[in-house]
Amino acid sequence: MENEKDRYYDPFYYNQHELNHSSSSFPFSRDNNNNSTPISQNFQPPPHTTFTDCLHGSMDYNTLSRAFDLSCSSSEVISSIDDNTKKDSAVVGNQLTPNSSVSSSSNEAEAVIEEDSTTKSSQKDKQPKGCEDGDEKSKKDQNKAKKKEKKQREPRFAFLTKSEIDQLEDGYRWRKYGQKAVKNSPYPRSYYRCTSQKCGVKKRVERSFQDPSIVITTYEGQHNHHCPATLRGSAAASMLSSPSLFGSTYMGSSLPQDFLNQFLPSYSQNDHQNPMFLHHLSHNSNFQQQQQQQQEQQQQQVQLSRDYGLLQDLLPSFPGKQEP
DNA sequence: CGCGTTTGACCCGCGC
DNA sequence: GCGCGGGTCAAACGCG
Repeated sequence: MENEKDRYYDPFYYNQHELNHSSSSFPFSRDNNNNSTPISQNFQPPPHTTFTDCLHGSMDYNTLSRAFDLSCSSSEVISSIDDNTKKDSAVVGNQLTPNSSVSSSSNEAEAVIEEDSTTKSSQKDKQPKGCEDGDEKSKKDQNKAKKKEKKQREPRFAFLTKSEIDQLEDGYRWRKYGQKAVKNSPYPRSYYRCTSQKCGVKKRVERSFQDPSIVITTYEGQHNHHCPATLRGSAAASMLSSPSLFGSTYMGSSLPQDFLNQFLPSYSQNDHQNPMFLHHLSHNSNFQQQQQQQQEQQQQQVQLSRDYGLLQDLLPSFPGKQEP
């Protein structure tokens, strides 16, 4: 019972072909001509992501990279949509039939959703107040001012990650500033803010009540600084080793240069000479073989596609949600 | 002591 | 206007 609208809103409208390459982790190297080529082996998934099925949805990756200037999610992409996609174009790479079902219990996967930049949620997002002096009066004045000028929300991207760990290492440092109970969910939602000064990037972390093994991480804003992980071995290692967004997602496409530059701030053209990078390239000599086995298992286990309703269930506040 | 987390209070937008 | 739910604040607390 598929119609165009359903397709627009279906973030799990995958490219089956790309899925089949999905178990690769960070899949690119770069040649002298600055072309990205898959280097799908040799990366080890982070310890908390036991499965490496990366599914490809679609989105404007430039948009994604701009708004989401971090590389570093440590899990796997199922799919992605963005607001424009929803409105104007069907999810690309959509050769997959949406009728197939996914055995979500058998895989570890992650979806990327770009949320609407002007969701119906409150517009009162403030710059971190921590930087301000706690002057009560000025606070109220500011609130009033903000009331007048409706602040536009930054684009948001939600990552669905199958993980037992809530706080997935993404290379940046976050400070938790709130936690709220989520309606109709036994799992709370946590609010984090990038600890870097003047960086207003926020993220929310919650667990799907439908599938508690899925962690929903929503990023909002754009980092205005480099990923601290580039300066810290372990985190960067985790990032770079992550199958993350760089599994099958981009395997079949020509990944824009600036995408990696922006999305993986720690990854420069010379990164293949970076000691950390090299470390990961050479870290796991058996990984290719393991990966092949994994791939075979995955291809048996994973059947693609969920409908948008599932995503809505997982993300009750997802802005595209349309109440009947 | 600095930094991060916890948690209750508060603010705000929205629907009724 | 009121209630609800999402989001944020900030004091208290914990930890290294």
